[in-house]
Amino acid sequence: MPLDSPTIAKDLAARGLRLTRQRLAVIEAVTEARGSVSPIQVFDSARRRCPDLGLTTVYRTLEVLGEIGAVRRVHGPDHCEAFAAAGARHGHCVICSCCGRVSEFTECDLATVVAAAARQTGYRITEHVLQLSGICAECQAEAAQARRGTT
Amino acid sequence: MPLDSPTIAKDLAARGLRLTRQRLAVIEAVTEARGSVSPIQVFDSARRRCPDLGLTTVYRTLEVLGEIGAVRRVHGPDHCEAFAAAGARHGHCVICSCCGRVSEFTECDLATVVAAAARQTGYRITEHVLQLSGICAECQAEAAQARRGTT
DNA sequence: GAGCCAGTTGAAAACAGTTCCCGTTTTCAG
DNA sequence: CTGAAAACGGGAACTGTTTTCAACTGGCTC
Repeated sequence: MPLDSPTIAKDLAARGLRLTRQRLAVIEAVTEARGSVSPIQVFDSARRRCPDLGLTTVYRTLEVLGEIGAVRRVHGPDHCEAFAAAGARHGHCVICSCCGRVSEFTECDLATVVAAAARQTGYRITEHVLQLSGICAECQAEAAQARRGTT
Repeated sequence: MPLDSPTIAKDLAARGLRLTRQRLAVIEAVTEARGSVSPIQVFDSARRRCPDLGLTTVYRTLEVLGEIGAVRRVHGPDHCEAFAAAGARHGHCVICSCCGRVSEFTECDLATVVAAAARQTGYRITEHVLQLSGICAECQAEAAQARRGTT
């Protein structure tokens, strides 16, 4: 997990950027959310830690963090501009459509799929967005419990 | 390709909806674009055919068409709200980052990937968004030609 | 054909999220 | 300490989207 301050500070410094109080607050807000969050949610959460934080800064910071790979953009069928803490460098993630939690998985065997697509379409494929959504283990358990309760 | 009027008219009728002049204009605009288009682009294009078309209607129509599967939402790393004509019922598509063209591919062997993700994360995966982007054959050819020209 | 009704429409207003602008503040190297 | 670069916050501006509403279809029955 590259979401520890020293690593990020280093990544920022490599671009001549700084790890400020505000940026730290944004990072922590995204990290402890352990789910995907919108810029506004980040704003609200980070503000508890850093009350004079501006929304503009949140946007700027999320962009910067996205560039250095500390934070990842999360897509979904409907919502599109959410962020989550990034773990492995090139992993994908599953988002729980019930509680919003985000989990990563690394076994990215997309190579086969990508190759097949390339063969079929003639494209040279350079990027892919794979976003899975479903129900996380806990929400499944809760749902099961609820069912038992009502039955 | 379900983008012929009779099929769509039928799909609409099944929901008690009509295939109006405006909706037809939107459908044609999306179809002949042969690439992904934003609501505004659809608006501009469809308006040539139906000058009194309103932007509101474009949004409404794109949504309806999306629901009946005649049109597909196209995602990308940055742009998120684009539409393209849908071919196969559950196919995926590749979008050319150069010219915007969209091609479909059907060999969707994601099952393996999805299963692996489910195993690794414990989620019950219900949906997936897979969006590839790259350079289409023609743009590759053009690029190659341009390179030859300048060398 | 008249009348009805659900579906459809466009314009304008409202809205939400995002970006821009600008003067101020902070940080850091020298 | 000083100057330059980076970063900041607030508010205005902007963009894309949705809502609202009154008017308008087109098919239907009578």
